[in-house]
Amino acid sequence: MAATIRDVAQAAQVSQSTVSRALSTPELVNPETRARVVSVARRLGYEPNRAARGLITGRTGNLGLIVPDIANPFFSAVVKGVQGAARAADYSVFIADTDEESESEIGLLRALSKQVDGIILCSPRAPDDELEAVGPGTPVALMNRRVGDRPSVTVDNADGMRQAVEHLAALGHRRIAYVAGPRTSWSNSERERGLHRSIADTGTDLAHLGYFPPQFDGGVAAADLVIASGATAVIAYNDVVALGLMSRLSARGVAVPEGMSVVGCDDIGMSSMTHPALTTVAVPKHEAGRATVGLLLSVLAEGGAASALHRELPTQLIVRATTGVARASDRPADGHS
Amino acid sequence: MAATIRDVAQAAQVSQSTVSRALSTPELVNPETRARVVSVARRLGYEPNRAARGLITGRTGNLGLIVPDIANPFFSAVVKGVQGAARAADYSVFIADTDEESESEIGLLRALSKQVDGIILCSPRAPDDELEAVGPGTPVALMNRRVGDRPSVTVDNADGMRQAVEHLAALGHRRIAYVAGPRTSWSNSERERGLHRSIADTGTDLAHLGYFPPQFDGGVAAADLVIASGATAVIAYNDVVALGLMSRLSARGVAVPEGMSVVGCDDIGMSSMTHPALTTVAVPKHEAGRATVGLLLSVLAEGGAASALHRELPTQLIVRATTGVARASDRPADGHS
DNA sequence: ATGAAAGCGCTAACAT
DNA sequence: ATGTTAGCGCTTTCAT
Repeated sequence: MAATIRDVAQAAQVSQSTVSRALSTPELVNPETRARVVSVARRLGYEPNRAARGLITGRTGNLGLIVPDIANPFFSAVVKGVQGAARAADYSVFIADTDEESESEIGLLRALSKQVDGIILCSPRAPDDELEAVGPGTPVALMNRRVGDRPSVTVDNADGMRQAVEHLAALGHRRIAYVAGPRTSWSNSERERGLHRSIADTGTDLAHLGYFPPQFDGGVAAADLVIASGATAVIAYNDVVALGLMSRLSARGVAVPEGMSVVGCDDIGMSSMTHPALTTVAVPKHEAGRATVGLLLSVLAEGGAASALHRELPTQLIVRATTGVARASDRPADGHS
Repeated sequence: MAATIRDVAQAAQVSQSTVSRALSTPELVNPETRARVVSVARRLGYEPNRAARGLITGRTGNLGLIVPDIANPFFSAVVKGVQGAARAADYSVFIADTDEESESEIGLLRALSKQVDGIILCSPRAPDDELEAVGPGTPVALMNRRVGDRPSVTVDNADGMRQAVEHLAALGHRRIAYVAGPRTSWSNSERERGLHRSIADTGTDLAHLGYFPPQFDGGVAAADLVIASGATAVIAYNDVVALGLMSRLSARGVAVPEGMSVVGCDDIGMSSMTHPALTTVAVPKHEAGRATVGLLLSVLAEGGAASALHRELPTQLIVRATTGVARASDRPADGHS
């Protein structure tokens, strides 16, 4: 068995209370005693049992994180951000993957709630009312979704779409297609909202192609509709869909960006590694993870009375090689490699 | 506050022990009493406090998982497997990311050890002796590395290389380059071992190009050496490096597979989405994660006296579009699209 | 500045 | 079949 506080107390010839104090509230204990206790503790390899501590303090030092799919590069980047920020604040994180099943979300939430101080629910798919119904037991912070006035961190999806549309309009595109993601996705609704507004503002035309699974195959399936739509540029719900799109476009003999400009969303790592590299609306994934941890911790600290319960992070269009001026025939020959 | 076992006991007019039994060992309690207790428990939304339970049973119901980089698609796939298997066995999982710093590994291990029943250390970078020195406090299972007789799950990297080399040899390649990963990577050593043997067996020639960071940029940096090596085919430490390789190859005007065949390792999701799709030695990532959980749980169950302490999973070459017959000039014209 | 004692929520003997 | 008691490892009054 590992050393307990009693072992340390005996070896250091003091009471358990003194050991506890020496380690948690050093200023309350005589420097000499403290030094002795600390040295004994380290000699014995003593590490306080956080579960036992949590039992009495009511704080576990753990955070829960629920994501739809850890293997999705978008979420794994978020997880990384959450993990880092949590560790910096001396919290451990429990992770749970719902496998994209919205029904698991609430169940996992309840299961986790007892062993953590707070929970981050990332891009939840469950309907608003279920999310709101979750009891007040454990503080919950939402990321990538806004429901009622639950604390949440989101990104400015609408503005990202604005940047994308203005970029395309500036390149001379007059008709832009959008390959939508899941209907139940909050991000998707936000993107559509921004899209409609920017389309109106720029006087361009939108071809909304319907809802596709947010996977590579979704993009493959959408590509033919994109071509048929008469659009010269397309914005995809996310980068993976954009990749699928480009795959099928290439199979159909449509060159990118000469025959079609393509814009993705999220800026997952792979986007810059493809050929041609993908123009995309970058979402600050690490930052969002970190910010959500920060928000959650502030809620914990203030006992729920936090000042800023919502935070919205900016998105940023990254122009790479998949967007070019409209209509290949109008373009001057490209002089450099 | 959430309901405790006492609240349930009072409301159901029984003792705490009965509540505890009704929930954990139902067969020891009168069916009627049990029914009453269960119904009260659910009415009150009672969920047992696992930390308190763990304090007395010595089992926390938690597993720890330490990985070098969650955002790396290889590891996030492993995490997914671990997560799924753990949940199926009613375990929760703590996750910790070392950010590729080998020094953090031991520290995290110790920090986690108190709150979990067992720990999975994935692709640890720390030297053998440090890994062996870790105390007997908490069972540790290694994945993707073998150290002494610590329980471990590995994949047959050497055989994967054999498959790759034989494939390339069959395509007529006589000189094959290898872009190595980190020197401290166990997988890399295993791959080199398999490589040397297969190279000898097939009578081909190896150009070992040195050690590169296992990132996209590592591949980019290696590409020029590959070209200069006179090899007609190259095997990369992993898929991401292979992608970097292809990027630079293309910039240098070398077509894949016509001018150079490329083989990656791991089969991360992106490999099948690129153009051309990458030939790669697939590693069963989910399966490996699941197997490690299984191994760890069996160690826990048998109190350390598990029978099979090592498990090696097969690798599988997946031939896609980046490998072709040697020398473009020798090839017959390709008749179909 | 330190110790003694109580108790967090739960389970496991030990009664009955 | 159920209740009583003790105690897991720790922190926190309350004394001293």
